[in-house]
Amino acid sequence: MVTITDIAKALGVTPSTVSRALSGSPRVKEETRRTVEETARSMGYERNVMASNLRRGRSSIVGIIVPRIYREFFSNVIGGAESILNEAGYNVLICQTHERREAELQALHTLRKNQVACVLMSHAIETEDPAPIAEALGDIPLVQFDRVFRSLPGAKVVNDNYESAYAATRHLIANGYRRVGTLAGHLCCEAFSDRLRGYRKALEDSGLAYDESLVFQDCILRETGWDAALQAAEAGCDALYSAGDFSALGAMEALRWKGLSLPRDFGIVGTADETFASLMSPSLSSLGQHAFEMGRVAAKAFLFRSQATTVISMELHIRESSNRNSICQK
Amino acid sequence: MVTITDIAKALGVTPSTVSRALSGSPRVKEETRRTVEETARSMGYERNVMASNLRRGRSSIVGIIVPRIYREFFSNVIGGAESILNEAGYNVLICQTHERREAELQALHTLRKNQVACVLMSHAIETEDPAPIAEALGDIPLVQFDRVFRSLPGAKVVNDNYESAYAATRHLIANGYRRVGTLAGHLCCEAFSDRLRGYRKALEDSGLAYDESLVFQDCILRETGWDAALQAAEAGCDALYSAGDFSALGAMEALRWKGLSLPRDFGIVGTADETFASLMSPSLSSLGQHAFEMGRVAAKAFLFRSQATTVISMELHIRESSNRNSICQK
DNA sequence: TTGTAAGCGTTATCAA
DNA sequence: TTGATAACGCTTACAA
Repeated sequence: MVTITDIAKALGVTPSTVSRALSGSPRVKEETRRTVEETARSMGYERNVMASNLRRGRSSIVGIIVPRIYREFFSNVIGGAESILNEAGYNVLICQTHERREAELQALHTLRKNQVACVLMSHAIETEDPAPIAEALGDIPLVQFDRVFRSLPGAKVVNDNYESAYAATRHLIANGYRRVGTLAGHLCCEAFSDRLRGYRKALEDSGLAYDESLVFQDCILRETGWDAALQAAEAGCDALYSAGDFSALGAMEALRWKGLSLPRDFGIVGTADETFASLMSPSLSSLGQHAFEMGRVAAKAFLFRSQATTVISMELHIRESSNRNSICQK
Repeated sequence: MVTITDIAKALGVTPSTVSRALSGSPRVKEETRRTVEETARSMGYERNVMASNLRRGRSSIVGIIVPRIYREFFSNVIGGAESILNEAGYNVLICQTHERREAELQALHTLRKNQVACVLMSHAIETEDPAPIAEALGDIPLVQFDRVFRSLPGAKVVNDNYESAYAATRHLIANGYRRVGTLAGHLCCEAFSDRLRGYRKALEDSGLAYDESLVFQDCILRETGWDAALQAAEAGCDALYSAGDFSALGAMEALRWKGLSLPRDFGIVGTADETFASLMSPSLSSLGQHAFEMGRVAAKAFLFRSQATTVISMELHIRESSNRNSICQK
């Protein structure tokens, strides 16, 4: 392995000069810089990042913590962040928490030990108290996305959960559904509680009663979606806004099993627009998140040391599961 | 930050002793080790991995290179590998190549610079020549999975592509389909060429002719699946074994668009068993890969310094898209 | 603009 | 079984 000392010897200068030249310090003659860079290239020099990190106390790795990488939303966020960060000379270290607080702290710990330049994170559902996160981070900058804690400092990138849930619910009502329930996620997450608020506001603005017995909390899985849908149907629901696609999927399966037909007897809108949403039959209406863009924004927030909160709009994809108007026309 | 020097001072020994005690060297008195470990804990010591890596010339990070993390197969492999590696004290650095050779070399480079302990990798489709991979790796151990180059040294974990493609094709034939084509992947990948061989053998063993015009190469995307299916139908095909689920999906859509009904007029079996396969209507028969297990095996191959090739069986999930026999009974 | 020198925290080698 | 010492390769005050 060729080191800066080798280059220095070859050029009759000192390692400090080479170091400065290679790391873009202004305190080097332009000519020297050129010579050094050329020699470095011709000798096949590569900076030893371990040594560099040790000395600087910081690496050029950015850690990304997500609940699960196989959720399309999260893998797309990662892709977006990567596209910006690689460009800027950073590498990305991905950790998944599987929604577990323990694993989340472990991941933060690992990243801290690797002295990452920044952590981009969407916290686990299990995590209710943000304090240990702040503590584990020390002075490492944090950018939160999707699931954020307001009380933690640093940039945040979120969806317009309130507005989009409002729009989705209004869409159901506009299609003639009159008793609209909701499969709400874990309300300790602001992303989910905001969706519930939007849902509620839509009911109120439409002159419909908000009925707590039609709100199914902690419901984001296929299994819990199935159960909730059956209860909802019992309770006289004729539509559901679901804060996730997997619970919407479970709900659709349960309703079909019960012999109900969508969108005729029942309407559903999900959230996340997973690939399967458009492929199912009937296809599932869903709120699409601009995941890739969210990743890009989060990465840029770090690069520009922003502390701002950015809101990204979701997009309502109207498909068969909720579109009774177009069915009637057929 | 507390260092081994601090601990050494506190105990009246030298840093060397502390280092040995903490890294499990046998050349330390049992009693000393205990004292050191206790003091380290009570002082809140954490090993500086940068310094340690610099000195040892090796980190405790394992790099994983995959074409795309959002493919369920790959994210599950990553999950499996993680589960083993975290247990063993390694962290995982994930890179995606987006099937591009350039990005793949870049990733190898990054991992090499971070002096990873090992690289687990499934190569990009674009990559035909394994030589640059070997060169970029230097002396870092390599474990290949799914898409492997035989000519590279090191452990390999693969699916039983030949046998499973054979079984899938036989299944179609057993359901009465008589002109079975195939959506083959990129044949420079052994995983895909093995599937083609299995498909071919199944035809021959069934007394059916192997017809090159029914073999659609480089077909793994939804778009190319659509085109190929239309050509196949023109050519008189009544069934397709597809080496991927996305191309199978495209094919199903094209056939439906053409007015053909599955499984009555046409049979399809895909490969990968993506979530959407079971959700579509008609549901898509597919070869499921034991992705999580594959990741576990790959990780263990590294931990145990194995050089072996492990074959993991795929599993044929028979669903509506190919199951004409059960339909007839209805 | 360049050189000098002192580490960053750890580990390996050798000697005691 | 432990200690002394050097080194891993790089960065950065400070001095020249």
